[in-house]
Amino acid sequence: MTDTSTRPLLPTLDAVAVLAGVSRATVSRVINDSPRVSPEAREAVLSAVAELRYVPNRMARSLVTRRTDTIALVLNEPNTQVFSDPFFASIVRGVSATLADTDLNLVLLTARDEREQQKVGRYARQGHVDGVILMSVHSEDPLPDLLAEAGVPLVLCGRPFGDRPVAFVDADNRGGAAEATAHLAGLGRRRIATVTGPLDMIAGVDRHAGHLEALTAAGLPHRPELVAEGDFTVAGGERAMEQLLAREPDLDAVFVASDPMAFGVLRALRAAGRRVPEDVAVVGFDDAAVAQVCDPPLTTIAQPLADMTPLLTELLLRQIEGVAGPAESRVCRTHLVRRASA
Amino acid sequence: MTDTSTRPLLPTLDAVAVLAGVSRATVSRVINDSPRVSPEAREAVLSAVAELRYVPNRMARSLVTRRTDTIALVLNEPNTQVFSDPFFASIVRGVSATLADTDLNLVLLTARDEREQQKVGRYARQGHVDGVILMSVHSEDPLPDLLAEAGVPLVLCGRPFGDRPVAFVDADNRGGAAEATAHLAGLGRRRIATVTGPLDMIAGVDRHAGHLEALTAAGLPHRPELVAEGDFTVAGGERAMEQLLAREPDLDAVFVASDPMAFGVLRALRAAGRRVPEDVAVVGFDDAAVAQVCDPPLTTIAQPLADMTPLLTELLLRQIEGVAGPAESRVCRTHLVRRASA
DNA sequence: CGGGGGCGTGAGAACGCTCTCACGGCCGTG
DNA sequence: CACGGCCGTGAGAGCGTTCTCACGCCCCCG
Repeated sequence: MTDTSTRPLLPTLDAVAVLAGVSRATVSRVINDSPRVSPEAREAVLSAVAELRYVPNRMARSLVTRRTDTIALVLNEPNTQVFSDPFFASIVRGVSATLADTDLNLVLLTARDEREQQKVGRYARQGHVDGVILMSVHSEDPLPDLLAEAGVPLVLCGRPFGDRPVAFVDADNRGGAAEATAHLAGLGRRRIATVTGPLDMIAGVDRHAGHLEALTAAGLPHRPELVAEGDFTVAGGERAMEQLLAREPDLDAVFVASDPMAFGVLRALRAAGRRVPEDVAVVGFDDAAVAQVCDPPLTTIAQPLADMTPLLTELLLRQIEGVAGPAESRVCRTHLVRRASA
Repeated sequence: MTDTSTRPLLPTLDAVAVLAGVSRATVSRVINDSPRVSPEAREAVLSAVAELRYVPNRMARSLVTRRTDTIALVLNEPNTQVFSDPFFASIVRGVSATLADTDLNLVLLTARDEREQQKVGRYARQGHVDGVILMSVHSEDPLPDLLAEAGVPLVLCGRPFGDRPVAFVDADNRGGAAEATAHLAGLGRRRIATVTGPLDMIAGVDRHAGHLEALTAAGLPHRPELVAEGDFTVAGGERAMEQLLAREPDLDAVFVASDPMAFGVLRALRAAGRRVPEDVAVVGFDDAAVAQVCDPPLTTIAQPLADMTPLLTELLLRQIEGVAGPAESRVCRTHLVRRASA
């Protein structure tokens, strides 16, 4: 049935022990840097390890230690387009860099639909990983509960819906969005539209809330016809902007809840013959690489990724060590980056 | 030392067996869908599994089966920018989709430098995965040898340098590039420049070779001042185009070895006051999403991703099953997509 | 009615590692 | 010189599975 004939038989701890003339226990101690080993024994073991090109079998080790020294970064997002979203890429890079200095491994998992979520849940529950960082949480996402219930240490990247007792790290989406819209109002704009993110994602909801908050603060009305929902993609942003222009040709500013969408918004504005920023001022969100290469360069809200990714891993590691309470969370401050579009 | 106090003790096969009133072996048979189980026993086991919320311990299973039912997709690329490259995203999506129908898990690993490559190598050799798909192979990449030597089934996404006996799947980069340049020559262009990919990556080398081949076929000279090396990024493409314009202001066409670079090329051309395609015709490579949203829409070479990703997984699975020889490879045909830029 | 051949089942040995425990040997102290 | 303590070591018991055997059972055939 199982065909393992093609795989060479790897040397075991036992083989090393025999070659080094010591017991398995001593070899194990050397492998795990235990101090209680004589220099001679250590030397003998190390040369035996080198000679046999021994590599410890992680499965066997995990079976007894109940640790895998692996953590998972789960991207939970049906729209695969989002996979190339620069924000996601930055998080991956940051977490990966933070972990590079440790002896922890990082694996990325994607879950696009219910079935894949179940698969990821199983993967985690079966003990493949010591903990999970979960990104892009939609409102009806079953994964947090699945993992929390299985006792798998978990940190969300992004505030969860409701008041779940779950650790998370998030940017101050609401505050950042409010700053963006306040900036537009400060420029004297009065008909400020918005392209929101998906409203089943908390980042979409919070940024929209911040926008409305700033409108109120500036004494401007909440006009539903100046709100269009996007999906964090270029195409979605373009579509949303076309809708807005059709509904209210006189709008003089737009707060766009992500930079890729803002790129689409700029395209739609150009196609409609509007000048940016003269006719319509635009502010984005994320400060992604695309913000610098679009035309005109995009004024946007920068997320403090440099703070967020280390926090993410730190909180998770503390949970894994059993040091932290389960619901320790952080919100990181954003800031406005002024370029030409507003 | 080891603090596992926070993790609840999970139910074992034994516990299920006791509750169901059968032996461990029978429970195991039910879990693994063995046909040799009576309906009553199966029923008893399944309800016990449900009651205890039993999940098999994958480590224990792997220890004996020597399989993990997990394959790794390794992105081996120092430039993390490339992580958001649409081509990479498409491969991930495709492989992930192909595997969704199986009970195999997919993990993504990134290796940015020598140290991380070693880490990935260790991860694979320690038995965490049954096989590896390796992307973005640079000329001096140690990972293929590391894995091959350890006997880990391996398929490269992209032809390897030299004549290594390693399985791979690749697009016909050379043929595609030749078609692109031939198309430009066919439009009557005579001073055809190129922005290449990194020349330590085989895709960069092959596309450049195809370009030169088509120049020869069209009776055009190989002029070194019409060649600039890019790095597959927007910024790199923009820089390269600026160099080309400085060296040869009269050029009338450019073959760009990737769409993101072509986006940068279009920016540089616009900044220099050149009209596309009237003054300078541009052809890209990849048919990424960006090709449709840039201005003007990009004529480009489409890679047959729909063919490549299933092949990639198929070849790997065959190796894992022990069916395939180690060096079974495929090259997939590309095709020209005509839009406005050429 | 007796013997052979499935079929469902259970006992028990792996798999490769860690970790507890007990045991000699050496030191320092009384 | 006798005794307690520490240090390096090894024997052996798990960790939670799978898998090989061997064993009854029932059915079918002669």
